[in-house]
Amino acid sequence: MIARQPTLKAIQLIAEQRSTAVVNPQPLNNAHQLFDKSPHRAWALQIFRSHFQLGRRGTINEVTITLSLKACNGDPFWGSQIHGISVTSGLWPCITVANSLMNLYCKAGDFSKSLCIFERLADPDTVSWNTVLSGFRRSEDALCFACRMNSNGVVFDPVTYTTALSFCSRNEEFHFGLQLHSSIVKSGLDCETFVGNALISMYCRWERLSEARRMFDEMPSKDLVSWNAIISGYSQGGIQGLEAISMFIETIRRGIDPDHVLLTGTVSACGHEKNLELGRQIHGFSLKRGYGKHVSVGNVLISTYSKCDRVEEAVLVFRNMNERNVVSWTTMISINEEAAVSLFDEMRLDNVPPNHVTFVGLLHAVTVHDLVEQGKKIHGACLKLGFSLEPNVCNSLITMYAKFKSTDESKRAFDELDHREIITWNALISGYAQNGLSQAAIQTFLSAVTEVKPNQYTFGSVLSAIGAAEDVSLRHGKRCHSQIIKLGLNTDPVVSSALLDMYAKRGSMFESERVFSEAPQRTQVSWTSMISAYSRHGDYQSVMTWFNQMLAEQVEPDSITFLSVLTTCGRKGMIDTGRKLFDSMVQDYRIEPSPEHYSCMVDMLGRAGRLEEAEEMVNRIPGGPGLSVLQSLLGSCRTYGNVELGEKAAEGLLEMEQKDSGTYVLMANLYAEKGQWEKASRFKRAMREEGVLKKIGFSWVDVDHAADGSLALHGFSSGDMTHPMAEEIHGLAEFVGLEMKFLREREVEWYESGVMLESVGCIW
DNA sequence: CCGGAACGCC
Repeated sequence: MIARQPTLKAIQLIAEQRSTAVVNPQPLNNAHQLFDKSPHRAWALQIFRSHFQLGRRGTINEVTITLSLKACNGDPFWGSQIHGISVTSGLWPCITVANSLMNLYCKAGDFSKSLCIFERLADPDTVSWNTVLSGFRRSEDALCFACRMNSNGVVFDPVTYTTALSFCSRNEEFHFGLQLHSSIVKSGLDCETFVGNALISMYCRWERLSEARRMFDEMPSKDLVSWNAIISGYSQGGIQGLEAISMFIETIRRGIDPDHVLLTGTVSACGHEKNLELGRQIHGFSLKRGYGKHVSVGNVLISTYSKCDRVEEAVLVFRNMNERNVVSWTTMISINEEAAVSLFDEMRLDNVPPNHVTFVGLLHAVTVHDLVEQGKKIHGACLKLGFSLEPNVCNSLITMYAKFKSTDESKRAFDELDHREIITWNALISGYAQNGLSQAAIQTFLSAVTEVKPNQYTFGSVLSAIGAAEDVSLRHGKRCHSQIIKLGLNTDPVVSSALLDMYAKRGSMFESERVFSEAPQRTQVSWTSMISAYSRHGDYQSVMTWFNQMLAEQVEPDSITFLSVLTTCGRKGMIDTGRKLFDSMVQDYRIEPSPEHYSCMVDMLGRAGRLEEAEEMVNRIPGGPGLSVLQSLLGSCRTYGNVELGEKAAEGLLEMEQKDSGTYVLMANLYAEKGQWEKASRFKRAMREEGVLKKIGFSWVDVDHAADGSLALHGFSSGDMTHPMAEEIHGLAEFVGLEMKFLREREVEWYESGVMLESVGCIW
């Protein structure tokens, strides 16, 4: 029996042997070997079963058992049956049988049984140790076991090394990994292709690609796996996609026959590079080589087409696949937010069980589309299927509930986890920050840093919370700043722009400018942060100076940059400049004006009394004007006494869902000023009848009582003198106002008034 | 025993 793949003839031969009363187990073992690694493995098991049903117990030996266990391929049902047979036939203490049993239970996910068998072995060989080593789930446990092997005097073989290395690469066990590398070199095993491949893969996972490349270049004998390892290493980060592609071209040049893994890695690199043309070519190449219908090649083609904004083509690939696995469905769910929920239903009809990644994609989709009810249902399904404690799923749940403004639910999901990585903390901190719960965000941040090392995302969120909160001491911001420098995160463009934004929002323009000038790169975002800060402060001069400098440095402004500049123009009455910039934004920069831009323009034109132009601008708004636009227009009509246009605006406002008392008040005043008393009183009456209450504006201040560390919330509204310290507060406010005026008069820079405000906070 | 595909935090 030399045939590598079972042919019909071979199978007939086996059948003949099955019918003869054989004493020697050799033919049976040969049959097993024939099916080993073939897609028809289950046949081997069938043969074994029927053999057994014929009651030929005596005709098996340890090889038969070992081969049959292999044929089980991790099936726990048949595995345990054969386990029983190995015990009754007295073959189980044989080391190869025991090793195969351990291997089977590892594959079946029943590691404790493997361990149990191992501990009962009198004399385990290296294979036994290696088998157990490979079965651990947590890297820490595996590496601990490797230490035990070492102290028991087990000599590491190539399998031990490759297994241990794979644990190091999964969990960034740098110390252990490097130690293994050096002892591999000492024992001369670095020439083994398998070991070299594992080393390459480890360095790739650690994103130490130059080290991986050095290993690859120095390898005495490379195989296809070596090429695959280095190519997928380059494609994974998404940064070195071009290198991956050029390595792929090299394999073709050398006449290496690519397999599905090589194609998967290369197509994925095309996706990261958004290189649609090359992706298409390799798609064609895969079809020619017969990998067109391979599931993992198909999966990566779906994601590549989607990354290149060709969702239709992605769908086409998906619909043409012969076999769709959980990754295929999950990819479709992740790239197709609108259809995510229906795809999920379809997936279940296709009998593909979802995994935790599926839920991450689904939760993300419902989060983006604000599907609160669907989100809760999916959360329920997560709980039922036991994915809710999966860290990534939990992160998505936290983010989802934060988006739904249920930060309590976010916190509950967070509390469920007992081991939290920085990402989980980040999700909660950012959830609080986005819901305006700055205090909670900062408190969570302070707890986080006692347990894990913060990263750039952590600071991005906490700095935005500090920037947005008026009731949080800037001390927190400065402490973050020093931590950022200590951790070396100040070179991160996102962190540095969050920092300057935080200082800018809190009025410390001096600090902002310093962060800006020290930033590693000046991005669109950092320029825009500076400009919008100056805009908030009404510093027209600085807005225009910075804006012009931004343009001079060839940094393209975005819609937010324009919004800040236009707002400033409006406030300062620079109507012509504003109009010119608005037109330039649309024509030169191809930025579609948002409702905010229109609102800003209507406001600008209205304030200047150019009401016809304002009206014309209102009519340009796609989908009609929103609340704020009409309110602003109505306000201008009231100022300039334009009843006709005012009525139009009021009409639009009264048709809206949310009734605002401002509309009634403005219209009543407008009519009153024109002497149209009847109409005026009609509006006032309507306001009372429709129960629209005039909302009172409150300012809230959290006062930090330094002595006992407690916080108390104080509220203020216009004309209200009920606060026990009202006199003192008004006195101080007046004092602060005078001091500000004084400082302004002396042309002191804005940043110093920021410092001054902080010192007032201390006196308080 | 080594290589591949989908996802989470600014």
